[in-house]
Amino acid sequence: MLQIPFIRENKEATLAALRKKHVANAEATVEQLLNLDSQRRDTQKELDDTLARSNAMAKEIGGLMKAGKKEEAEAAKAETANLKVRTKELGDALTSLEEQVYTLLVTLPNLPHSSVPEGRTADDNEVVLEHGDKPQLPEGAKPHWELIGQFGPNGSAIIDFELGNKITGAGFPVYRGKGARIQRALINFFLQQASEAGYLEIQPPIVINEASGFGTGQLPDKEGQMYFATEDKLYLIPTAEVPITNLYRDVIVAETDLPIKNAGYTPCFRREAGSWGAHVRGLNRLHQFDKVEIVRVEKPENSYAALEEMSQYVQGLLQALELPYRVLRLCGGDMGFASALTYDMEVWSAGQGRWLEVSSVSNFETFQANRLKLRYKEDRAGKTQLLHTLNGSALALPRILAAILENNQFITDEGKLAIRIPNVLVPYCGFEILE
RNA sequence: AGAGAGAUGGCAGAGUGGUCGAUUGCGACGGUCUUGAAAACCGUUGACUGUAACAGGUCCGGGGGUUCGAAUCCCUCUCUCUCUACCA
Repeated sequence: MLQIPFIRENKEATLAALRKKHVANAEATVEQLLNLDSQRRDTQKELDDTLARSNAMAKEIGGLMKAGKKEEAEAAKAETANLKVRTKELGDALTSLEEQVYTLLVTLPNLPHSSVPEGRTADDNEVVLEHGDKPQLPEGAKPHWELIGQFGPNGSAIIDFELGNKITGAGFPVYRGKGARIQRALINFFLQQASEAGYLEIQPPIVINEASGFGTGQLPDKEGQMYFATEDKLYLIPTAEVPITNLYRDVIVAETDLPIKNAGYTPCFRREAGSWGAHVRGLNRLHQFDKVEIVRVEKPENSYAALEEMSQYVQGLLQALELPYRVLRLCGGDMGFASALTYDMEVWSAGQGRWLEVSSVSNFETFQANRLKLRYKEDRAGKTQLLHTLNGSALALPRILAAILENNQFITDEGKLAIRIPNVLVPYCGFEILE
């Protein structure tokens, strides 16, 4: 959530930034917002003055009662009637204005960083770098959904969509045998790397309440993308970002505790309403998937250095997994609602001949912190101020798995299709070849 | 799930209608003393809003109500604890 005082003092810059994000009616919204805010402040002032008079009267009456001057006290009481009426009116008006301001304010996305490229769609994203050579696949190479069906016991599937279909529904695959073990290996590898890089491992709840959904920006607005348990009014998390970042909701962090670096593995649940279609076969898009997430809380002056460090960290994981990847700097139109700057990491999926997004690393600056009331006090006497929050996938499993399966397929001496497991995973999963 | 108790500042813990934004203790910070430290003593120590700075306003789990006045009384919701039941 943007801060009204900032908009008030930087109106033109705000408008320019909103245009970069292709916000419709930015001018009208900001104009209306500032107008309402001005009314809000006037009303607040008048209400405060009225309350001040009421408080003074109450004290006076208290004094009179104590002194036994009953007549005078009763007279004073009569005078407070007007103040009460006025207080009610002003209070109602204030509530209404606050609601209107809030309703508009939550529609505004975060302002993009100056380095964010102009552009409207994914085609306008800037390719920052490309790393690694795309593998030359043998004759008859397959996409992962054709590979997963043959490496289980007795030719069964290591990732079984039919079975998931039976017990839950589309987009909830069952991982079996070596499929499950590769998953576990990836999770362990990612968590181990995160620990070694100084991230504190967290196991958060995977259902969250409404306040948490609001804190990181999923609510209001995106409730349609989350699974919701109506009986208890709890949401299944779409990413570990939500519970982990919300650990710091309503917190004033001691300066000595900064920066905060957390990492957590969780399953993630996404309804993906309306986003099924081409390119979503196999593991490309699921309703439930596993992900290790890294979350950081940083002082404002350090947050962009932290973002670069996170980008480097994620790239290190991809290099360790021997996957060709590229890094994109998302353009204004393709960025998420809450982000000021986002890098997407995409791996090359040799079986499909396309790039797959496996990580998104973002700096939210104060956008989430403002909602979360996540602050710190600069030295002892200083004023409390909002911190910056950042997060990134490190990494999302299904597409990583898809790329590993596709990129490492080869023909054995016996003429059979097999898949080589990346060396770094072998200690974790206990086998080198899927065949 | 049933019965009961409770939710107050970083923590502990007072406060049951009026100078209470809140006694006190601990912790933390500053000072005196000391070569230094400890101890002792003195002082400081919530957040939000607002102002040029004062002033003013709001906040005692959330919401609503009674009252001239609510941490205190009433309603409601949420959560926590204890006992009982159940359970991985």
